[in-house]
Amino acid sequence: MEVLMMEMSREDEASKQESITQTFCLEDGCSTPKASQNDIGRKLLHKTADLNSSSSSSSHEDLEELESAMEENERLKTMIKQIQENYKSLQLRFSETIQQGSAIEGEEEEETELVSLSLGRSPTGSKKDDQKRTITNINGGSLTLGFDTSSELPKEEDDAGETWQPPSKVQKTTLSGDHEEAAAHKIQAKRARVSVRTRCEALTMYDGCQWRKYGQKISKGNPCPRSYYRCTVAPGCPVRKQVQRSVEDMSILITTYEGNHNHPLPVSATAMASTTAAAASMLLSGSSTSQPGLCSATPTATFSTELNGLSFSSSLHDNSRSPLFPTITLDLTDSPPPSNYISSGFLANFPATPRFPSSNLNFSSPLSNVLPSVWGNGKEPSQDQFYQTLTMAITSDPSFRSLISAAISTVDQADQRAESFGQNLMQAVISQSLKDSSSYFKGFTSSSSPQSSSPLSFSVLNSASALASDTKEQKK
DNA sequence: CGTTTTTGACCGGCGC
DNA sequence: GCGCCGGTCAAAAACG
Repeated sequence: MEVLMMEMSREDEASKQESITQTFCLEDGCSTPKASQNDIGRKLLHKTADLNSSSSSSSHEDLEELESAMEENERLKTMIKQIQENYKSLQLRFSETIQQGSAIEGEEEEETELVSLSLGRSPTGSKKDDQKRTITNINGGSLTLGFDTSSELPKEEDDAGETWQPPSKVQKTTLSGDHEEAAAHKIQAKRARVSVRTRCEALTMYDGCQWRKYGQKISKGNPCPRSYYRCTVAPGCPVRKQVQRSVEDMSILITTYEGNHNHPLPVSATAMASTTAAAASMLLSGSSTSQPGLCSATPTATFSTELNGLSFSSSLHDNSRSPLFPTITLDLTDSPPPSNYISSGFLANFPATPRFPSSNLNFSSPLSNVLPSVWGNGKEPSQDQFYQTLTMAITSDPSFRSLISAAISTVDQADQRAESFGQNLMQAVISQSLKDSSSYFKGFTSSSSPQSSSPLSFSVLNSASALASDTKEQKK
């Protein structure tokens, strides 16, 4: 050991940097901790051989360098240890998520853990918890699907106001006493909205769910009509979505999800549902920790970085799209919103309200830089291609995962659930992608196939549906 | 013929 | 109280 340390002290700065770089690679998950440790060991042994072949005279300088090198080595070992622990805990959490679907240890704990990827909560009882487990089992132990498996069918609605109700009914519900705040939180939970901005030429973005259109409206400030859909996977599912093109960029489709699924979702719907559920969970956790009325004081937090040509930025601001319900926006377009994004166009019709915060997660990317060989035809990549890119970036580039996690935790360091969202978001995408990474690329290159059975059907079918939708649209 | 979409009417909240 | 607006309903039309 001493010899090794002595050799380390003789290493030039570049070599040190290299060692450190290798160690940091652990954090990114580039290799297993053990493997990297072996790498470092091999390197040191190699250097030792060099040392033995050269005549060296020990001096005080050497001793000082030796001491500093030992300190550095200790630091590195500590870091390795920490990274190993983090790696293990993350792995554990991931497997728990897969196997259990949900961890129910009370309302607050559930929200914090985010294991169930469930948006809503089951405030009152084990009965609903049981139901949640049942639904999870139906899913074969996979991720709990949808926003909230604890939601009940409308038949079972009671006056507790736990299930989704139209805004009018919600607001008519009389609340009193200490239950008021809790009930308000429940309502918020049910009514949280997740808005997804994507580039999509089709009428709607494919998300794996079955939807039935029940209305269309021209909203003020946007010439493009807003379409209203409700989930038809199961009768009585309260989930709605609104689809509208962005007024500032007609190629951008804004899909807003609202409510909680009360049924298992098809596999192809898990990616979007899990992602939106995770996003909404983060939003709800944020709103639940903030006193209504104080949200306006929440400072805008932003984070942005770039990796492998894929720029990532996230921000939290105190504007809300809806005057009544909290909304989180996932921006999956390939162009960042304009600098005056908040005060113009997209959000201008929804003046800032102190009641709920609105969050914006922006996955912006100059896609041509990411995979130029794939869409090097000069065409604008479609939104489904971007999903694939985002998925691939997250799954294939561990440092990007760390980046997202760090970015999201930066958004609200005071609230660890924000970090949970980051992990949740990653897990949702990763779990979907890891099922068959090979088919990912298969689907990527043959996305025009209308009947794909790839496990990564979220990405693959996305293209297929867009194509089908386009065809249908052209017919009319 | 069952399902889905379209579209005008209706309803409730909110601001003035 | 009135009008505006977002959201929903439901009958008719369209579709497969």
